[in-house]
Amino acid sequence: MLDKTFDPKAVESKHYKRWEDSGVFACDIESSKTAYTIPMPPPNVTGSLHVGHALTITLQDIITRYRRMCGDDVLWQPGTDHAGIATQMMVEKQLNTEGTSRHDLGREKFLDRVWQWKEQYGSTITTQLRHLGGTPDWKRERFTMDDGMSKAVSKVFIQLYKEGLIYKDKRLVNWHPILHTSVSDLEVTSIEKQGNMWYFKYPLVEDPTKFVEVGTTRPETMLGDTGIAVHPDDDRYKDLIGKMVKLPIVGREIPIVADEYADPEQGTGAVKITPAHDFNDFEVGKRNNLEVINILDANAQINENAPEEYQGLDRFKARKKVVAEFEELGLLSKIENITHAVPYDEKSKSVVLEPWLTDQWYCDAETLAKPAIEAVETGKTEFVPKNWENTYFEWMRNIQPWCISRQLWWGHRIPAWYDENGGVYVAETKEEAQAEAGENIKLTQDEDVLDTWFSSALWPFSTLGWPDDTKELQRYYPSDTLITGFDIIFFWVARMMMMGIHFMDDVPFKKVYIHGLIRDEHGQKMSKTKGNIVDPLDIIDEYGTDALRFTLAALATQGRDIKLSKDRIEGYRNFATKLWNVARYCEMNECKPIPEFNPSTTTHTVNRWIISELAVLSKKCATALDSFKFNDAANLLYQFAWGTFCDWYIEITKPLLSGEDESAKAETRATAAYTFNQIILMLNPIMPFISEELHAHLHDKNPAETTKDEWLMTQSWPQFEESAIDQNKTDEMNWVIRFITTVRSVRADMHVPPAAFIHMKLRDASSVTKDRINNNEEIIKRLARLETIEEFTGEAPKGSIQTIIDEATIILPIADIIDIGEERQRLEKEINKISKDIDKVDKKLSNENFIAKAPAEVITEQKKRKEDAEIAISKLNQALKQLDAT
RNA sequence: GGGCGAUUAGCUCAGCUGGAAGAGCGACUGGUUUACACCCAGUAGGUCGGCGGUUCGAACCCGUCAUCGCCCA
Repeated sequence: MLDKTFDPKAVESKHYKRWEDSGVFACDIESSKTAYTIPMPPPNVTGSLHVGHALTITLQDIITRYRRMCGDDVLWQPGTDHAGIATQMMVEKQLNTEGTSRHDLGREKFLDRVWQWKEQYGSTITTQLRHLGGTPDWKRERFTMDDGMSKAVSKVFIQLYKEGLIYKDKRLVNWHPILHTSVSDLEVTSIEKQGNMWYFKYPLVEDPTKFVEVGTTRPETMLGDTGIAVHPDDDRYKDLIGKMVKLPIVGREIPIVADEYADPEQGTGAVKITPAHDFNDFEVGKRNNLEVINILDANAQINENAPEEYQGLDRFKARKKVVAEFEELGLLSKIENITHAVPYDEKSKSVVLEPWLTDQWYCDAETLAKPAIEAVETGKTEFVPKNWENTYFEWMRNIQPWCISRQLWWGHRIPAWYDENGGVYVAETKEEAQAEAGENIKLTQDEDVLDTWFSSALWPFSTLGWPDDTKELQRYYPSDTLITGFDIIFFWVARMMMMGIHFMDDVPFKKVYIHGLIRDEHGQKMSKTKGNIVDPLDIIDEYGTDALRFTLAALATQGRDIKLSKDRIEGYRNFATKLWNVARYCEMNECKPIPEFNPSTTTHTVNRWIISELAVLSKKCATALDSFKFNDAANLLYQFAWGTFCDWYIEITKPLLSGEDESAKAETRATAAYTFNQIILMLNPIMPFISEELHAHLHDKNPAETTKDEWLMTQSWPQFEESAIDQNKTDEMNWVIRFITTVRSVRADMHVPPAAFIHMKLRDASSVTKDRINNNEEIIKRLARLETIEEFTGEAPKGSIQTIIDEATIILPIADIIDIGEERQRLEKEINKISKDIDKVDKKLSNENFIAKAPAEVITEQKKRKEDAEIAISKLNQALKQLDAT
């Protein structure tokens, strides 16, 4: 017997380990089934579960479980990403507390420590994914630093190098002055800050009494100025183009050049150009052959290229000194307060990054992007929803050279060796490099490692054994669907597309489903600083995993972010409880599945009806999941389980189950059990725990002892024969429901005591209506609380309330309690409503154009509507007149 | 500045290719039924952001304005 109340924790703890141990998550390379692959975008190994993971994992798991039920051989490929910077920082922090540092340890020992750390903490996130009920093929779990992955990385590097698509270059990068590494554009976040615009006067060389005035938000960079740009059409400066100014403090003479980058509307219209310290200036400098002078060292302190008194100063101290000196020289013309965007490091949001000139390895992303763009244009890869393709195109068409080297120790070391003359040898091993360089040449390996995304870009094929030509690759590549958030389009989707196409000659995934971001209930992004983070583990603790998963699915509408509120989760927790309770009901009423039950051959109307509705549901629900409409699937199931099954089917069949007709009883029990089983079956992808638990109970099994063949997870998605759908019976039951609702509504409106059983009279009923009443009399009487139902002609008895259903009039004689005034009001209101409707229809029907142009079925529909309304109104009028007569 | 999206019941949101405005929560009224008060029955609530246009017909298509949000620079 099921417990009186549903306890999610007790249920959840029972199942997961048994599922995993049984091997049902695994794909089967030998299978004759259709393969279906979902590569899990690997979470960061340093991470712990946040609500964003909860969403993406839930959706991926829903599709995974659903596809399995549809008979596919599913590979949901899990794993984690080594997350270069983040992981290195974690371990450095740890070392720091021990009073040591990575430099003290040296590279090799430090890496040992990182691996140790990974062994110890790296499974936090994957353990938590298990709490969510996710069912990826854990046996195939990969880590981006695994041997196989690493092999793939060096293969790719070497090949791209040989193809000229990887090269070394001296360019500006976003430099992290604390971590001493380059970081990606995507790891830079611009933050609006209050700041100043300082206006400096630079004297002309030919006439030091004349000045060119420039504005800057970063005075210290003037130490590296090598030019001034003005717009070629700017009349104020036309004459000065080609002339020189003398850079104050430094004394360098620098040219005034014409470049359209200078905006005449902005500031003075003249801009100082510091090619080594600003991305735009770098381009201007290149166009105009300006010198590139780097004045900062790796710590963002002033270096030897600046005047001596500045050397060693921090950039912010140097700024103050420069401003002071300009003021002293009388060359500071004014200071404005402004707000401007300052580049911070995304993670800490506290370190100002520095555009810095360094030698780095670059990947020719532009070349790789071309076929990746085309693949989406031609529909080989499709985004769902489609509008995300714009974002993808936008980024891919403006892609910059991809800086792939990082000055870190944790990551894939770049497979390049240098001889003492700076010659480069790119090879898989030192031996190969040595062979290439020749004996006796002293080689040293490049100190740097590769960007983490370089390895995750290979994920869809490196996880399948590439570069070896494996059976897995043949079977599971390209994958079918990537499911991820829009913030990942640039990080992973784009890079996986580029690498996949280049190395596999085919796209890495056919569909990319993009879901929204989770926000708090006020629509704010969750963040630690705001303190509005919702921890999914807390939610699970309070409401259960199934409630969380169902909530996320129900809220996952396409193209919108998700506002997560407790009210919503609570509602779906109640839904889980409802399922639990109806299962108890089934149990108490001996509704047990009958193996030979055939849903197409039930005989009783109510059973024919529920099976028909179930068949329709299974199709609709499949359609929803096929098109990633998770919210539709969730709502359909919710409505059916609660609204149709619990509220109506169960109530309607109660008299049958307590009645004397043994065959009807048996059929109803079997149908109830069958229907409930199908409900939890279809719910299983969304609510895996409770559905498995109830499934076991329904089959009289101990949930802790079932075998995998008995699990819902391994059953097939329901399919029905056409003959399972019985339109007549469906119409009949829907009419019965409408009839009961109508009576209940009028009773409540007129304050008929709920306990009272009424002698109902029915006038003008058609033969169809009479049949329907006769066939379902017990049900109607019970649910509408009627003592008798009598056919009737003539005037309604005094003190009756009347209402209509289609052609028939329902008369409830309740002389002793009726309030005539109230009844009149009710009837008038009803009449009023219907006549408004008639007006609307009349307007349409009297429009010649409508009659001429609208499709015939629309016209007949409107005519029918008018007829029905007119009948109704005449009956209500009659009732009203009668009321007045009494 | 460029792009994308949103604006529908008090709140959160559905609404497929145009053909009688929906759900959940909340509110209100009332609760007889041994599955369920995390429940049951019922009720109220909307000029579908504004203005134009296309159409026999617009929440939906087009234009425009307004407000809000996100991404990129």
